Amino acid sequence: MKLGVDPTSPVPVSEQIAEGIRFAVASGECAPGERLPSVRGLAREILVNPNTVAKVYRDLEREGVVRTRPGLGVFVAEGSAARCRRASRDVVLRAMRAAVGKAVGAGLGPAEVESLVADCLFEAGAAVHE
Amino acid sequence: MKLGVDPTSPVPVSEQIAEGIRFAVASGECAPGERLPSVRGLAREILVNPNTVAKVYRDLEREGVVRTRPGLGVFVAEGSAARCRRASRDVVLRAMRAAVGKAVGAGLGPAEVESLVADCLFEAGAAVHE
Amino acid sequence: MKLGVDPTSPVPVSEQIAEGIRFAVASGECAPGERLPSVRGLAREILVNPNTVAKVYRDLEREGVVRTRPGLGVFVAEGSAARCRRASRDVVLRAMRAAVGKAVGAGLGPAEVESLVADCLFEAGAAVHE
Amino acid sequence: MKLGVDPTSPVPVSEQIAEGIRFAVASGECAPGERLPSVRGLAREILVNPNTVAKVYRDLEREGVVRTRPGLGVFVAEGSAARCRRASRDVVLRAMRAAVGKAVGAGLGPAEVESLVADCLFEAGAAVHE
DNA sequence: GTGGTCTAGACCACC
DNA sequence: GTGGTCTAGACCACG
Repeated sequence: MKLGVDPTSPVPVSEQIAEGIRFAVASGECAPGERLPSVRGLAREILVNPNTVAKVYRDLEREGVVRTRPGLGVFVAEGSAARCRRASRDVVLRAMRAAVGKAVGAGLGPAEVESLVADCLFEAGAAVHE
Repeated sequence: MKLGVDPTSPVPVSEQIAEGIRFAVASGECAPGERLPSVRGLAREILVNPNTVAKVYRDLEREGVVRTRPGLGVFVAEGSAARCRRASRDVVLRAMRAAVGKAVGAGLGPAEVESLVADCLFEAGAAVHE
Repeated sequence: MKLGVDPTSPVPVSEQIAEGIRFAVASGECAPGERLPSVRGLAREILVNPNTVAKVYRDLEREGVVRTRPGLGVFVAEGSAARCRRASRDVVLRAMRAAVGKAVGAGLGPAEVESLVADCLFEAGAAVHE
Repeated sequence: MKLGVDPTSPVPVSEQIAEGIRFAVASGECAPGERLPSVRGLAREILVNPNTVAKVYRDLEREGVVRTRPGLGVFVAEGSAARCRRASRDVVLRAMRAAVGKAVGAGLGPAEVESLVADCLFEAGAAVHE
């Protein structure tokens, strides 16, 4: 699981991490029942305070995405894939609506927006294929 | 000038307002020399605390986008259009990169992303033409 | 609102505080719409870290007991009284079941249990009437 | 010996087990000199990690309730009944005080508390006589 | 080793 | 002044 965290973003680090995990569950990269990284391990990996990761897991537990077994670790909850797919779809839709809204607000025409999207797709694709 | 503010967004309300004003200047909707709404008037209009609007004008003044003439009001600064166009372009690019990144992260293929963008363009266009 | 917190108890301090607030709402001592003590104020009052109080309010918000308005304070949510009454009833029932269970497990007969309860009622009543 | 363990309770599992054993000694159900279940046997019986049971026996040994004879097993210590009776009485008193305190805090009057106790006694009695 | 809770103190955004 | 987030580091209970 590759979680990119931007500490300068206005969206809280914990929410970025949570979103990354929801996406991973939604895409099937993390299957239900599978064990997630430990609080301390993930914190060390992404250079974040363990408390922050603990908060993420606590939030995701309340959301039903994750099941934590004290002493054993944190696991993807059964039946959470659908919920994560829904959540992820909403997040993507919301982000895209905002981005396109800004673009037309900035005076870009439909063709320009589509060309911009193509550029971004290329970047993202390049990143994926690297 | 149409400023949509979402108080639940993680991006600060003051930043949302500032961005809206920069966009309006960038698009020419607010021309240099033009008078902007008063602190209290704008605050009442978009249902925000006057202190927040005051902070926005203060920030934009330091940025050179706006010039406040005590007793007269706040005006779009001469020569600020280019700066705002640049800033807006960056904001749009950043938002689009984030949105497309999320979309491919959620497993959408290029064609699906483009279709999603088309939907969003339609929505935004409809909103614009209403 | 009188919140007695026992830091030596195995039940987490934050849960003790939350329970005290639920009780206060259930009993009508804190009416819906009413403002609760501020995070820092309550923390100072009951000699607890502000983060702990913040956690309590965050949990109660998710539970629907409380509505927090950033910059303004924390308020009792509309329609939370019934939920709190239910929760409080459950807590009392659970505690009493456990206590009576322990008592009979320790070999006390029904009459002895009732006498013990009478003593405790007297203590609690004395505390209330002081 | 009937040890009900609730893993979700905030009181530590090891303490729940220790308390159960103290109660059994206090009531005479386990007489001094009598052999207690083995660490692994008890662990299997109540579905708990053997380390936890081992910790319980270690704690009770330091407390003088139990005497472990390497290779032979764990035995109820001579002269421990009185100490356990005292400890159990304290635990019961504390639990009852807490329960009654919560009940009056929740707004129950003395008569309602007594009626609640009667209900609990009935439940507990039924459980005992089954 | 695991997670859970708490303390302490910093910074930010908003009223 | 308000709450929100994050860091840092302590202690506890459990596997």
